[in-house]
Amino acid sequence: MKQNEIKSLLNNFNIDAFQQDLIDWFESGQRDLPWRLDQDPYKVWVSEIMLQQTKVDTVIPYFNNFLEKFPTLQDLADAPEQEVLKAWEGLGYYSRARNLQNAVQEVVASYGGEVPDNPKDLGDLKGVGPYTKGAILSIAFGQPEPAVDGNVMRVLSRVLLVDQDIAKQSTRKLFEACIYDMIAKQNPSAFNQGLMELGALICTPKSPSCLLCPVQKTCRAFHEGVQDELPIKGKAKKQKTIQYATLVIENEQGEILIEQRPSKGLLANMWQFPMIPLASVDLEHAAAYIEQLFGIEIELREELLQVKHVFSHIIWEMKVFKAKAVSATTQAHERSEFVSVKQLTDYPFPVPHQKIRNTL
DNA sequence: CACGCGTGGTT
DNA sequence: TAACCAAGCGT
Repeated sequence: MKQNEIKSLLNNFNIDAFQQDLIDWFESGQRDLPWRLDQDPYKVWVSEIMLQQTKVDTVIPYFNNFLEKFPTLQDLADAPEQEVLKAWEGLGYYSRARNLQNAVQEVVASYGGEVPDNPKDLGDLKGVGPYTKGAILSIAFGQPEPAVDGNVMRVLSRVLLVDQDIAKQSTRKLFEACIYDMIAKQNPSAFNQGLMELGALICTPKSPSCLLCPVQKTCRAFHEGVQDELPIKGKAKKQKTIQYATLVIENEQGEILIEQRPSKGLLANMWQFPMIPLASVDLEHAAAYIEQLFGIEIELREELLQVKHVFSHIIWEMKVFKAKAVSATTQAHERSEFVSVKQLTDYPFPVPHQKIRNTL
């Protein structure tokens, strides 16, 4: 059934011309990016993880800093998790960092520190999914494996005139099957990167630059004039808003109370100022709850600021208050600490709490 | 398969 | 401004 589908999609499609035009364009015009200086599998790996759902311009400084701090796979494997999260601070999707470190530790333990060059072992590593696996195999090891990301699905939806929903996993698999037939066996790296580069620079989601496109003559959507109608993608749900009371609690030494978030879920293992939802309680009850949770007595002071932060799936609205800890500072909570304002920058904070930290 | 998981830029 | 989008993955 699916074989038929692929066959008909590629029927009358000039694969040779497409390969040639794409690769020529990529090799003559590709951007100079720090992870393109060599094909070191470790560097390719780090870059691919950082680039997941993240723009090139955002990644560049993080990549450079990360490789300076952890120059080799072994360095990353040996590092304290807090240092890895600190290097990831502000980049988002923090489980990427924890999964990456878990995976390089596995590479050290099971593969002598050499990144596996086969689909099975590579794909079994934490955080290495179908896309990243194919990207590493093709870019670092020159293997003709598909690396289907959002760019590739957009480009192929147009070039091959596919109207299936790209949010569905079955559509990604369809494109992977197509790539096995389309990929340039003599240069899989340039082919895969060329598809992504094309999606990033020319075949953009809105107002694609078809007049500048190197594969214009083989693009079915362009010939039909429907490039603006593709790809098909389902709509995202609207975020729900959650309101929080957040406390900047200072003790008599001028230190501030911070806590580490749980090891699973949103912003896992990141640090923050204590906060609780204001859904069903008022501010006084919130303060009392925090006193009980941390085993301290506090006096509520003035409101410092309000912070609104939009995540991909929820919205936080935080009212931030100053508070003084008036009792002994023996905290009942093992994932919390009083630290000096200067030391706060040593801890990895998510952006909404960075906004608070920056005012102290 | 659907959803949770960050952040910043663009339209 | 609200919606959309970006070199996805784990569950």
